[in-house]
Formats: sequence, C-alpha cells, structure tokens
Amino acid sequence: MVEGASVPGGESLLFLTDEQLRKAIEAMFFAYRGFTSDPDRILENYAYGRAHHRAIHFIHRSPGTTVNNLLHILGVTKQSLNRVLRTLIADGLVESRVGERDKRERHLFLTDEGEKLEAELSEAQRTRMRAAFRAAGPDSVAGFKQVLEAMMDPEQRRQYKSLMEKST
Amino acid sequence: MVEGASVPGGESLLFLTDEQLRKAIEAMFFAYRGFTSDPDRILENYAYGRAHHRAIHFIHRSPGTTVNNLLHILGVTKQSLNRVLRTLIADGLVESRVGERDKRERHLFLTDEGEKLEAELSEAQRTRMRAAFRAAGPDSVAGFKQVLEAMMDPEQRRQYKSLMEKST
DNA sequence: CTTGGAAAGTCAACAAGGCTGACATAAAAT
DNA sequence: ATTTTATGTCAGCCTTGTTGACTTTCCAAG
Repeated sequence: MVEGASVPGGESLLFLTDEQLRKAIEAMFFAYRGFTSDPDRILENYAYGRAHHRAIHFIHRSPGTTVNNLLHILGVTKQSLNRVLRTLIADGLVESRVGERDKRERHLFLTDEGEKLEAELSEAQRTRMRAAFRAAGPDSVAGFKQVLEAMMDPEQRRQYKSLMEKST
Repeated sequence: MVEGASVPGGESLLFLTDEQLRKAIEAMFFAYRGFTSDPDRILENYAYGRAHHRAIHFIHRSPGTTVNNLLHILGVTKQSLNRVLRTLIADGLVESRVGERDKRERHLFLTDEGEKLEAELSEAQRTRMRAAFRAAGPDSVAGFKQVLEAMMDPEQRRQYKSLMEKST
C-alpha cells in the first residue's frame, strides 16, 4: 500500500490521479473531525465553542499578543474575535492589559484558570496526535508535516513558520 | 529537518515532545484553512456554504445514497441536512427519487447542473492537493495518508475505508 | 499646536448552519 | 393491528461568522 513510493527517477504520477486525490480530500475531512472532537467534548462542559479554544490556544502560545495580532492569525474579523474575548475575560480566563507604549492596544494573557483549561484542551489533542504518530511511524510523521505545510496558503505558511521560530 | 526519521531500533521520542505535537496541531489548523479556502471562494458566487459542498461531494461520490446514509457520513442531524438538501433540490442541483424497494427512502442524485458545480469545486480542491503532493514528494504523501487515517475515530475510519472500497 | 486620518477596540444587528424537540406521514416489520 | 423506521417540517435556540457605526488613541502634515 506504499503507492508510488520510491519510484526511481521520477515524479511517479500514480498517486496524482483524481481518484487518489479524492481519497486524500476525504481523509482530510474525516481526520479533521477526529482532530477537533476531543476538545469539542471538553468545551461542552464549559459552554464554550471552538472559537474560544482557538483564542485560548494562541494566547497561550504567544502571551501578550494584541487583539490585532490574534485576529490576523485566526483569520476572523475583530468583531467576531471580540465577542469570544469578552466572555473569556468576563469569566476570568483571559486578562487584557492596556498597552504601555501604545494605549490603543490590548495585550492578552491567560490567567491561571485560563492556563488550566488550555492544558486540559491541548493535552486531549496531543494525546490523539501522539497515538496517531505512534501508529503511523516516524517517517510518516515527517511526510505528514511536509504535505500539510505545502497545503497552506503562502500567507498562512508565513504565519505558521513565524510561530515556529519563536519557540524553537 | 527529517526529525527522528530512521532512528535505528526504536520509537525515537524526538517528535513526540509536547512542542513537536503542538507544531503538528497548528499545522493541521492552518492546512485545513487552506484546504477549505478554494471551495469557499467558489461557493460565495452561488450563495451556498460549506454544508452544501459536503452534501454535493458525498452525493457525487455515492450516487443514489439515502438521506439517512448521508447524515451519518456527514455527522449532522437530519434537520440540519434537510435544510441544505431542500435548497439544493429547489435549485435543481440535486434530485430526490423515492426508493423502489423501500418507498420510505429517498435516493439522492446530482443533476447535470449539480455535477457541474461538483466538478468546479473538486477541481479547485484537487489542484491544491496536487500542488502540495508534488511539492512534498511521493514518500511524504504516503506518510500523510497514514497519519490522517490514524487520527480518525474508529467509526470515522470505518466509514472512510468503506467509501474507499467502493471505488478501488 | 492643531487638526485630520488611521489604527485598535467595542457595541449592535444580522445570517449561516449547527442543535433539540415535537409532530406528521408512509412504509416496513413484527 | 401495532410498532418501528425513514423522512420531512416547523419552531426555537446557540455559536460564530459577517458588516456598519462608534470611541479612543496615536501620529503626522500643515
């Protein structure tokens, strides 16, 4: 089942048939469902949704980020993000501090309680990824990342890579 | 950058650090955005959404499928699916035929116009996948599929594989 | 220094597309 | 004859996207 792998000297058109591409498209659809299902289950207990998860994830990832930064990363309007942030702030999971240099900006941080929920959510998601990676094996993981990165829009890839730099 | 690949004799914990897992999680997030962006752009011209796309995709894939089949594959309620189907039928993209053996069932088919939209949508999506696969290379593609499949819930994997059988 | 525009954030209202619940109908199964 | 199944519909709610209008703050050109 290692279709088209290591065909010497060429692109090996095998896996580029429309049929093979459709398989991959459906794999993305079903896999993404699995990918989001664990956090979704947890969030139900808190009356939050996927949008809250995304905000929490990226605030944890880049503490002190501004609202503007965040909405660019998430790809939503500031109004949409604002509603989510408002509830998270009201519930004491996120803290918003007025910028020192530029007082128009709000810098976002997770509170201890916010970090706790973040840990619960990301642990669930990591557990699934860990299991999938173990099942697929190291070489598959490298290929997985390669393809995902190649699927992104250039702008998204730029953001993805710049996030990576900060932590590595 | 082939992290942990072909380390002899073991699991190679390298890529299973929380940090590496988070990279993969973010890669999924950004890649899925890319994955859906082309169809989304096309659908705007028709006043349809992602829900319509999913229905069209799976009706094309399994012509004559019943409403009940479809809502199990899509993982939505019949009310939710019905709203989408109603508009697609009203607009002449989908045809609903009463079952012959079991007259309670409705079998769903794309009309010529429906097939036309399906082709437009899936061609856009395939173009992106094709480019990503070319950029990542054959071995990466095999790994990509392995990991995606391992990420699915058992039930989703079952559906995914049973769809595969029909066509291969 | 002032003034006008741009940038960051907030509030309000609307739409898509999920959901549940209740109910109707027809056909199949017991 | 009764119950179960497959489907459809109506009503109402929630999340999360959207646009439009508004305030506050900053900065730069006169």
